[in-house]
Amino acid sequence: MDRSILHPKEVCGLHRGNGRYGERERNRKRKIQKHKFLSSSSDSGFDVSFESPKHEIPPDTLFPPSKEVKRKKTRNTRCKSPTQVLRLKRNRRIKANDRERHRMHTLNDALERLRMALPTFPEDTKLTKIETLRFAHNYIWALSQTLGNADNGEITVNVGNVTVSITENGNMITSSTGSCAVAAQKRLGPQHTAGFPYPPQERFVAPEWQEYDCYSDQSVSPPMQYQPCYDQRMYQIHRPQHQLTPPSHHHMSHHNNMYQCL
DNA sequence: TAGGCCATCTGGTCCT
DNA sequence: AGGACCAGATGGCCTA
Repeated sequence: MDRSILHPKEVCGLHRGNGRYGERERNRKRKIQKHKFLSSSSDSGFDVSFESPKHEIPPDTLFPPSKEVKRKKTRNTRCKSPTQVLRLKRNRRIKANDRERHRMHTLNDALERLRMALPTFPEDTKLTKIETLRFAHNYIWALSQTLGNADNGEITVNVGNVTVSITENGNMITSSTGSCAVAAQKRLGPQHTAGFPYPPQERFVAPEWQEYDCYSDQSVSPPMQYQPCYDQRMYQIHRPQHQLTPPSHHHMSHHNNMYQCL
């Protein structure tokens, strides 16, 4: 079976078939076939049409070498038939796809663990990838700020409705809505009340409040100022500019599903 | 129906 | 030669 024309979900056994799929998929396959004919690649084993002897064009005709005309052959490679070359390319592509899929799953697993470590509102929908990363960054920043100002061995961090207290006697997470602690405990298991996987970080000066568009200007991002993510659920770290330590109680302007972080 | 989010494929680049 | 990583493209699903 030619994998190249399989839908990704089919390849992975994840395809949830429905009525609409058939027609769109047929169109997609037609597109792919067309694309294969028009494009070439160095590594893909799927550009069969272009590579057939009928269409073969000497590479130097299209892309004449700019610097080195003749390259020394450093390796004695065995001659391969076109069929063997195609098979080799296809196998490499399949392997590369598998690796990439596995890599993305690994990344997603890591992201999921991060998501679980963050305090969230149980009634909320799952944080998206970008939200998770942004929120984690803000959360870590908040922790680092708070740790720098810890008095009496007690640390309190407010993240929206959620208040996290770290004391010598243990950690506690509470919520003004009352259900968050339960949810956090469910997620993290009975031995935890809150997860703090990150070591205290070096303290740095809090930047002034500024708006940050997490999509349009990512170049501004690190070295890690807090980054409000402008989504329907918005996480903000809100503080007076002269005050570097978080206030001891919430600044709650809680409207339109917006969180204020500290 | 448009837009957001996501999984996957793909080709390029760098490294071992 | 092959693996890791990355970014762009593509198409499916879901929701407002």
